[in-house]
Amino acid sequence: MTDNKSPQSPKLLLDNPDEVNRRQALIRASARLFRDKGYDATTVRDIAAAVGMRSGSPFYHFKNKQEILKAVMEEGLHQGFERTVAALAKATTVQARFRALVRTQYGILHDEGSEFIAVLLYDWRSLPPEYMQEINRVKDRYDALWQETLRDMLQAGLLGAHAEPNQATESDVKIARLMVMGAVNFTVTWYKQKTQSEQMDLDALADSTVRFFMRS
Amino acid sequence: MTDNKSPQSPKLLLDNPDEVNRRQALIRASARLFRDKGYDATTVRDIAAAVGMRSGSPFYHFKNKQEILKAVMEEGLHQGFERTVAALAKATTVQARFRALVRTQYGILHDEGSEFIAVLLYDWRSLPPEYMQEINRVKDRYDALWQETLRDMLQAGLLGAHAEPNQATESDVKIARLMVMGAVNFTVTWYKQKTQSEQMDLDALADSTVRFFMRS
DNA sequence: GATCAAACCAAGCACTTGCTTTGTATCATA
DNA sequence: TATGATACAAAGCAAGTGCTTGGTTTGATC
Repeated sequence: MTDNKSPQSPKLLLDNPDEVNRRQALIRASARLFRDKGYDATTVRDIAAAVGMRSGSPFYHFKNKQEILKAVMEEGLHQGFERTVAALAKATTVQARFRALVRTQYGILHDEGSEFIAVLLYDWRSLPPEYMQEINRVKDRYDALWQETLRDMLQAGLLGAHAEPNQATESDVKIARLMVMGAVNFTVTWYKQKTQSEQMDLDALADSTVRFFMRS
Repeated sequence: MTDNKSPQSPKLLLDNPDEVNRRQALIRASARLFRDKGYDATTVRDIAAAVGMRSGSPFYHFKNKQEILKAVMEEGLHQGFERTVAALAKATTVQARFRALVRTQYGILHDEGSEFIAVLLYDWRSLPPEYMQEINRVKDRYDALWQETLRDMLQAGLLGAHAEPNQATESDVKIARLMVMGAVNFTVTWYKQKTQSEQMDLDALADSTVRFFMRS
């Protein structure tokens, strides 16, 4: 007996009852565990137990543990990309698009059940190089979304300390993107949301961030 | 035979020959290994081999592996604190002090043989809460160094998009600190220095960063 | 020259890890 | 009713993990 848990009935209790796809359940549970404890500190037994499986069963859905990590990251990048595109579509002015980028990214990082990107930021060292290439290909498209808006911001003299318009080189845009995304992404290390008022707090954080970076 | 390495001569080859203190050698080697592979992915055997020991010997200097991690972080915070204080002492104007903060932090993060703070940023989840408290106490003093200068910057209207002087609340200062330090610290995830021209590149990076955040 | 502490080695223990293999219940389809 | 695919459980293996224990070397001290 390796798993010290009595054989259970085939009825499974899931957070989301209509989540018939067990593979997706494994990805979601893994994302939360990876975010809380880290990839290496999370065992396959932890993952299996989180969705009511035994320790060997996840390997039916994934060929190894690293593919779970890769799947978590891909899921996060795809979700993040679509959420960002959707948010940008609703924004008309450059300022609104910048605010949409920041607010959406905070949601992606800190929303309940959206721990995928945080895992990407924390545990990218655990991903083997072959997988890293695939991830980077998707990540580049993601970064391009920011790059466009930030270029417009810089050229309009709306971002940071750079006041005079039309002087931003492509290198300036890249630095600006790395700085802003760095500041935003780094919140995963210190921002903790209180139980209920989540939406409010992320809104306030986004406001503070925009107010710091953007000229009005 | 657990360690598959033939018994060697007592002569030890160290990077730094005058490093008689073997405990310090363990901390330095661990810092590099932790930074490259992560705390969990680094075995005690890796650490021991890096300084020419066998797998059990590090436990003469540290009671367990987590205390090595804690020692690495403490070493980094103390070194970082003193380097920052020294750099601030040489700067007269507020602008110079801001540049000193940024440039020194880049050195602390990316200099050869200075991987301690990067470990702190990467692997803080692996540190047990009791140890975390001690670390945070030192980290607070570290943050206070930034807080002071950034407050002066905000009040003078020199930082970010906030142009009008004398309107910065303490909450504004805190947000500003978290944003700037976030942007700077996040470089550990993407900045890779090329072999020789290290000093130049970090200088250039610091210049770009200061230019982005500070009004001239 | 005996004593003693510091610093390590040699060997291994107890346990955990990712992963494999075999069997089986369920269900759709022929 | 037979059959194949799906989605697991059960059990365990081989490799590795942090850590311990008892002994050994070395250099300083009396």
